Amino acid sequence: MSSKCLAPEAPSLCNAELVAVVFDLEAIGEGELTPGVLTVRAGEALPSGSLRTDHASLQRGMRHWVESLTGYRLGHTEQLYTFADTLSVGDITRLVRISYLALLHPSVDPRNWLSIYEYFPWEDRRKEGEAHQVGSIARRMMAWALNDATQRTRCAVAFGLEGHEWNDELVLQRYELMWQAGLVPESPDGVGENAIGRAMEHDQRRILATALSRIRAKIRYTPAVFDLLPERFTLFAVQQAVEALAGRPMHKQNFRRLLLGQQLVEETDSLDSNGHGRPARLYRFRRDHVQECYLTGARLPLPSLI
Amino acid sequence: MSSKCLAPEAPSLCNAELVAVVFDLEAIGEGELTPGVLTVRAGEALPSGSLRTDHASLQRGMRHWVESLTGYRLGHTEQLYTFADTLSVGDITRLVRISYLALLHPSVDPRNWLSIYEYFPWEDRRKEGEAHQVGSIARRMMAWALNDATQRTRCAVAFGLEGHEWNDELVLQRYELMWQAGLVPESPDGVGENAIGRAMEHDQRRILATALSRIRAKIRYTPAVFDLLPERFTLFAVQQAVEALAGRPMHKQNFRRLLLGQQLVEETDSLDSNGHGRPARLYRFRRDHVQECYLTGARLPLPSLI
DNA sequence: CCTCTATATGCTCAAAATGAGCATATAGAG
DNA sequence: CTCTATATGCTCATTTTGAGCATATAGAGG
Repeated sequence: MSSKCLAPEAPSLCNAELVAVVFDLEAIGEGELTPGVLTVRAGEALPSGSLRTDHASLQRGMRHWVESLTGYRLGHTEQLYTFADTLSVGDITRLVRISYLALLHPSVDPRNWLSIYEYFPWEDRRKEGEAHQVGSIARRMMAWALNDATQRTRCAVAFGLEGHEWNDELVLQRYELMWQAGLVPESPDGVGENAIGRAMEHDQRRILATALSRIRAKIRYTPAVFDLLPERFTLFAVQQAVEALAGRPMHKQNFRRLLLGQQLVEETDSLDSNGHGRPARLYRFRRDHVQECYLTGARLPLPSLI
Repeated sequence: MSSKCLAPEAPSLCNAELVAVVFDLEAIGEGELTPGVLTVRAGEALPSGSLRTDHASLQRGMRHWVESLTGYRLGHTEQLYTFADTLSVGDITRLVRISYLALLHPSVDPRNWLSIYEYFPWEDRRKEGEAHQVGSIARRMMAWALNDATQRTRCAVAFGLEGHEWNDELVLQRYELMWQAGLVPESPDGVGENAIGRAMEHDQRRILATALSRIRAKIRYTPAVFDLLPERFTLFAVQQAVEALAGRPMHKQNFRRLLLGQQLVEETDSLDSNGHGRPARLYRFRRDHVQECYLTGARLPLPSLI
């Protein structure tokens, strides 16, 4: 009855690769923020490496590779997903990729960091006006799906067309639809010339999409944003961070009300005098108090926000 | 710069095991429902087996094992988590366990199915009165944590003590705290006599806890319950299913209002005349309509419900 | 037939949360 | 002193929750 008894064939061994998606926040120009991702090989890949016998755990192995490849030491991390490659004929071993998500406080060193919106330009909808090509992409997608009702619905849902709302968590779905439609460089029968967004090795852009989706979901019911902010920050900085991650603008007064209502932050006596208008008060994340309530895994903070 | 270049040691190979947590709903006595889990070896283990080269994907491999061990063919599945075992000295290969979650419509064949509350009796709080030992467990936990403030807070949060609310999604946290406290049979320095709940091989009870936690989260923003129900059902049956999974009672009229408001179900013309009082109308899940809106991964239905 | 009981279903109402916007406060620039 | 820019405080209509009362419709027992 044991599964071992039922497997007369020797179980095929495999090579486990650990992949890390590390996010932070980058300042780009006039108080503009964008989420940055830590890359290697000039943005072509995520930090990764094989699981070895001297790694005490999956997480440790992943940390080891990030540290030796980029020098960064990670804080809290979270497992994302495990992918298996498709096997070529004759392969003896197969590859399993186990991916992790980590957040880092802003770093002064911009080496190896790239905006995630370089990879997914269509995901940044903070400025409806310029609207990074979203309209054009949506049109190309609907044209592609013209003859298939199922695909057409999927595109409409994914890209917020035909009465559907734009859902910022559908990052992976959008990427995969575009992959199928041949709009990204990795597409199998893609039209390379019109491909959108920067490519990555293997299926790593899928991993990145999964990570973006996860962090967008996570900031809604978790105080995760604070892992990306400095020790002291203004409330508007929190808003800008959430906006940068979610890729959409939000209502300032309501954001403030919600944030203060959650008891997540406490005032300091200092002000931020760098801005143009009235100086903003600096706040501090109540890490101890919040951990007590939520870090155990409980749901809650920042409910709808968006 | 490549990660491969930085790894002079040969990457250690590993054995990937696929583990399935399959849930359904079981009737036990007077209209009582409980979530059942599909097991092998008389409830001692979850269906599992090694990933092989003839498996087209992780998911396919997992399906293969479930089918050959239990005869069940799975529908929609979802990856849960990947665990690595701790390595003993001298081991050449290590084991990586990739776990999946699946839901099945009620089956007539009760073989191999066991109530998840056999493994986690303290998680069923539908009847506050009898309260499966919850009070006693909580007391033992707080006694154990007496000298460590951090542990005491964790226990209070996990078990809903000292002003904290009971959070039904903290299944894994509760299990791990009890493991540390020596209240479960798997505990390292456990007191076997007073151990609570049925044991499982390896760390499979942790996998089961992860699965229960996931499904409890999932039914809140996803129409997942309907994968556990027959084609036609009463609204109260939906409620009982959600209650069985969440392990807590809910308000009947509000549940109904919410469910109907979501446009998730449609009336049929039949009634259910099995009950004692006024016959209840039978409904049908609007699978097509709902898939269009949500199955792409979108959030929503059944918001707070509990 | 009527009555009782059990369940389904319909409806109300106060409290809380949300979405939008107006009003005021406080800095630097001119 | 005035203008502009941003921070911060407050209001109000709408929606969503949470709780419970009231009515409807079946079978059981007289």
